Amino acid sequence: MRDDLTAALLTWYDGHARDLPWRVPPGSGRRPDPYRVWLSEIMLQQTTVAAVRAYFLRFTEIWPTVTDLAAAEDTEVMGAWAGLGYYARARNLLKCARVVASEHGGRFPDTEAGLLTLPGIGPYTAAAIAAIAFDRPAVVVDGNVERVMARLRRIETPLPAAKAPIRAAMAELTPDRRPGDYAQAVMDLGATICTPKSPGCMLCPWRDACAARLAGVAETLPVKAPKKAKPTRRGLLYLARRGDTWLLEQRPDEGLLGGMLAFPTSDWSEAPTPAPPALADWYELGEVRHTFTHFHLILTVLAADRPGPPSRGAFAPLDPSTLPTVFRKAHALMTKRHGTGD
DNA sequence: CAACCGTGGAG
DNA sequence: TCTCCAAGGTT
Repeated sequence: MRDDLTAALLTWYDGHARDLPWRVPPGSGRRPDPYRVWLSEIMLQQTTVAAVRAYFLRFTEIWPTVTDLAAAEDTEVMGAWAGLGYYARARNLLKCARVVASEHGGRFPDTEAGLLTLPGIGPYTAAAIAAIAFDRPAVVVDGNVERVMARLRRIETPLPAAKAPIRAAMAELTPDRRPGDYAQAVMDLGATICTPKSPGCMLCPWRDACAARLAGVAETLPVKAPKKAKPTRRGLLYLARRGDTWLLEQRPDEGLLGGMLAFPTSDWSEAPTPAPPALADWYELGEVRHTFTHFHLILTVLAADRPGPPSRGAFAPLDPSTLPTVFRKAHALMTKRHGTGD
C-alpha cells in the first residue's frame, strides 16, 4: 500500500517533473551538483521558483563553484542577492561557502547530520540536500509536504502541532530508492496540483487515496493559526547626491536588511510622523510605502542635490539593482523627478 | 516557542 | 486595495 503510493507518485513525477535549472531529469541516474542543489535550496526558502530562477542563473554564472563563491567579496554577493529578500540567507550563504571551502576541501558533507552543522542549513534544507544530491533516504518536510500529507492523511490538527504526524506520514512513504526524486515529486505535486487554493484533485496521482479529498475537505487543510495584523511604522529617509554619487551606508549585519547597502534613515517607529527637521539644502521629495514581513513602513523622503559633509555614510557611485527594494523605491522617486537621474 | 526576517504574484 | 503565501532558519 505504502509502496503503491510511492511508486504511483514517482511514475507521475517521471512524466510531470518541472524543468528547473538546478535539476537533472528524473530517473536519469545522474546526481546533480551538490553546490547547485544547496544554492537553489537556500534561495527557495520561503521564495517562489519564479523569483529564484533568474538569481540562480546569475549566481552560477558568476560563481560556478562553491570555491568561487567563497572567494567573493561580501558586497558583491549581497548586491547580487538584493531584491530576493531574507538577507540573512545571503550572509549565511557566504559563511557556509567559506566553511565548505576551508574546512571541507570544497565539498559539501554528504550526510544530513553533517549538512545540519553548516550556517543557514536547517532541518528541511539538510534533508533536501542529502536526498537530492547524495541519494540519502532523508525525510524532507517543507510547506508543500505539510500540505500534501495533511490532505492525504486528513490531519486536521492545526500547525505547528501537526508537524509531528505530518513528518511521520512523510517518513512512512519515503523510499530507499530514488529518495531525492520522491522528495521533489511531493514538492512538485504540492506546487502544481495540491495547491493551497483550488487544488486540482482530478489530476492528482493520489486522488483515490487522499482522505481529505474523499471527505471533501482538501481545500481546508492544513489548518493554520490566524495571523497577526501588521502595525505601521514611519520614519525619514535621506536621499543625497553629488553629481553621479549618492550618500550610502552599509546597514549593520544584525536585524532588518542586515548587511545591505542603504540610504541613511531615521529610526522607524509606530509613533506619529516625526516632524521633518527644517534643514538647509534639504527638501521633501515624497513618500515611499513598503510592506515587510511583520509591519508596514511609510518613509518621508528628504532630498538634497549638493549637501554639505555627511555625518554618516559616504558618497559613492550607485547601481540601484544592488539595493533592497524599499531603497530602490526611494531611488526611483528621484529618477522620476529628474529624468534618468543617473 | 514565538518573534523576527523580504518580496512579488495570485486571487 | 488587501490578504495570503512560497522549497525556513535563527534566536
